[in-house]
Amino acid sequence: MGRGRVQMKRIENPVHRQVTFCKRRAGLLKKAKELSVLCDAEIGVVIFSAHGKLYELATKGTMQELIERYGKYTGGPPADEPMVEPMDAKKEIEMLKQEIEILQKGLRYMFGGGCEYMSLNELLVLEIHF
Amino acid sequence: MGRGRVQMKRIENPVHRQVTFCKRRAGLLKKAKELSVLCDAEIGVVIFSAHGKLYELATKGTMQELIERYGKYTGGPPADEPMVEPMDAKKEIEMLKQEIEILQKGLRYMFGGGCEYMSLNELLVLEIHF
DNA sequence: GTCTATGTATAAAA
DNA sequence: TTTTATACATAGAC
Repeated sequence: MGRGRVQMKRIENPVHRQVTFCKRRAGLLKKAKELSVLCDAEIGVVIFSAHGKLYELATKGTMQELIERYGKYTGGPPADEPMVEPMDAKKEIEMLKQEIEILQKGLRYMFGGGCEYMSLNELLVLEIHF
Repeated sequence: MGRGRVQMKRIENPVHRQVTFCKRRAGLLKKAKELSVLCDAEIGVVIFSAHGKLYELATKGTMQELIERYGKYTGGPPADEPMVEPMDAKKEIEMLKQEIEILQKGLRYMFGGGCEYMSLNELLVLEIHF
């Protein structure tokens, strides 16, 4: 890239190093975004500069979520709490939403006043829910 | 890169997508290594393929260490997350339950056929929910 | 995988 | 910064 080959070792000149860091950091993050979009992958990049400053990128959600997914993948649950509780909460939310759908369907049916929107079976199911 | 421009959107052809994923993934990891060496930075890259397979790179130590450093940097106690998220979930559950109550009340009213169980105001509120 | 033509990234310079 | 010359990455074809 550019005029002259690059030795794969730490750039000693601090100015050159800083300039290269900025340029390549931008390039790396761009490439990561592209890969994520083109291939539908979830990617996280974390960069700590030599001076300790953080640069990060997370495609598809937050870095925290990605870290959790990473933890899940690499080995069993590193912490039971964060694994079990959100699962239960999500499940409960899902069930509640389903119930709401059923109730809404029932109401639409009642207001509409016709059976065309609801089968007898669905009506029976509805009875259970109110 | 290569013969022809690339649209920055998901590659639909699964074969092309897989090939591109392999090539660009290798490229991304190489770039990350180079940046780390040239500029003395600590870098972590996590890639979940569309199929859920994990690819990772951590320069200067393990990914776990990097994640810990990240957690330290982003905001002291990582214990914040497990506190906030369950709160949101509980809030959502509460709201969903409230909605269910409203819908159930509406259904009881409709089936009962009388206004005695529901004020006009409550009826108006109900309308919003279905 | 390997091979190329071509598009990109970027080192150096301005 | 912006420009430029080159090295590099990679899409498409085997």
